[in-house]
Amino acid sequence: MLTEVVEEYLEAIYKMSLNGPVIAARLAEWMKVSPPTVADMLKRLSDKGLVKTSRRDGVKLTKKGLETAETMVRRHRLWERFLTDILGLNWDEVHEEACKLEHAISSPQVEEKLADILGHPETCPHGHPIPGTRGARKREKEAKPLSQCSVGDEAIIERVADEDSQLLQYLASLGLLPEARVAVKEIAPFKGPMLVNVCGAQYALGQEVAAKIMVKGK
Amino acid sequence: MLTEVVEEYLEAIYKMSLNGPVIAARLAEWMKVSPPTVADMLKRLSDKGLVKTSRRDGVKLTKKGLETAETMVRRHRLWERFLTDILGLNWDEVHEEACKLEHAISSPQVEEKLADILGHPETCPHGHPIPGTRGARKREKEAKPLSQCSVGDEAIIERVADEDSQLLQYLASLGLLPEARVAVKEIAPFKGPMLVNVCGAQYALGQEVAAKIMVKGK
DNA sequence: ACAATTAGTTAGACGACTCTTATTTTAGTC
DNA sequence: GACTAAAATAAGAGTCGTCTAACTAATTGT
Repeated sequence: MLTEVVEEYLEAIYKMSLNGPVIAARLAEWMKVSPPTVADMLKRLSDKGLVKTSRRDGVKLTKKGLETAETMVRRHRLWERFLTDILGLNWDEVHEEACKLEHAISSPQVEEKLADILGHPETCPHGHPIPGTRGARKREKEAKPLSQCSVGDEAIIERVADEDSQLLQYLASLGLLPEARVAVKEIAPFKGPMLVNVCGAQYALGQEVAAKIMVKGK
Repeated sequence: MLTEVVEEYLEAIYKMSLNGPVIAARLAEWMKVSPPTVADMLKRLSDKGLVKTSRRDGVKLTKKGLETAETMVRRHRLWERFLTDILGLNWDEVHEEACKLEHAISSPQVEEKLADILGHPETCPHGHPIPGTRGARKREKEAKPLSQCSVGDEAIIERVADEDSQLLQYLASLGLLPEARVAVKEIAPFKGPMLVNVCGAQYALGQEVAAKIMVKGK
């Protein structure tokens, strides 16, 4: 049996590896722990056959590690849907809650029942694909950050970073939700803000924010 | 912030104290840990102001401890209802699951939303009152075990022990569910089985089993 | 090529929770 | 009052997950 903390690390490695190789120092930042703590944990994860670490490739999930990680991500996102769609929480309140709930499912049967009542959704409320639905991996990798678009580009919001409650409130207030169509009107020089059009209104978005909005090319 | 283990101990103490004074040795059995482990934990619980222990009265929850315990029990039973009523699990499958879920609720708000969608039930699927609904404490204390009934007694099943999955399956197969009316027809001597009538059928129940069925006098 | 940043490692520690084994109290019984 | 059974305590240890401080190795920019 795996501990919750182990599951959290696997999930982190999984998510980080969608953006290139995972190194211990980054993992320490992500998990908000010190480097030696990560080193200890990687040792334990290795011993359990959940990851392989090498100087060259960094941290890689083994098949077993990947399976666990995907299960956790799936459960996390299913719970997020439950919290918004059924309990009626706001999309900025559900991430934290789901972080705990994801570890409290004991069997694939319960997970499936949950998916059943939710109607087998393909994404979480923030637009992230739910592993286990077709094309989840592919969608996860295809989108690009809005910050990388050029003036004149039009795009559809695919998903947004789900961890920062304040950011989510802000995005919702501007209508920057998954499926919304955005058009880049102007980009101020020197990494300045980006003027975008959404739902007929125009807003200036900082690079920071734009980097957290993933879009699919129009 | 309290750990899950601390919450589990408080819950155990709460439930045990409904049947008289709680002593460390019993608590160790209930929690399936060794006596020194319990002693350590009681020390920690005392330090946190959650319990008071004395030679004379055993372990008592403080106001703060009681509040926490009731919250946990309430969440546990709400999740059980969710698991049966909404996810469609069987009543023998939900206790374990709810044991984990109860610790994964971060705020009274989420708890309330859950109660809302469940229609503010008064009991869990096994008939145990949900703290926070009126008269919960009273109902919890009023019922008596079926094993203490006499020949000729008629009674309504109030609740059944919820921890043993096999027992629950067995009870369900006989129709021994909360709200069912039972009549004691015969009690074999020397602590022998009890012949009871339920839904027109007659069954012999061992003392062990009868002790786990709580009834309200007709 | 070398200084400077970044990454990783070693060593020692601590809190939470658990164990076993052994001993001491306490309570109950004859 | 003495003896036994049950309960509690003491002592010592181990795992998991975390820390800080100090040190070494690897990269990288100029």
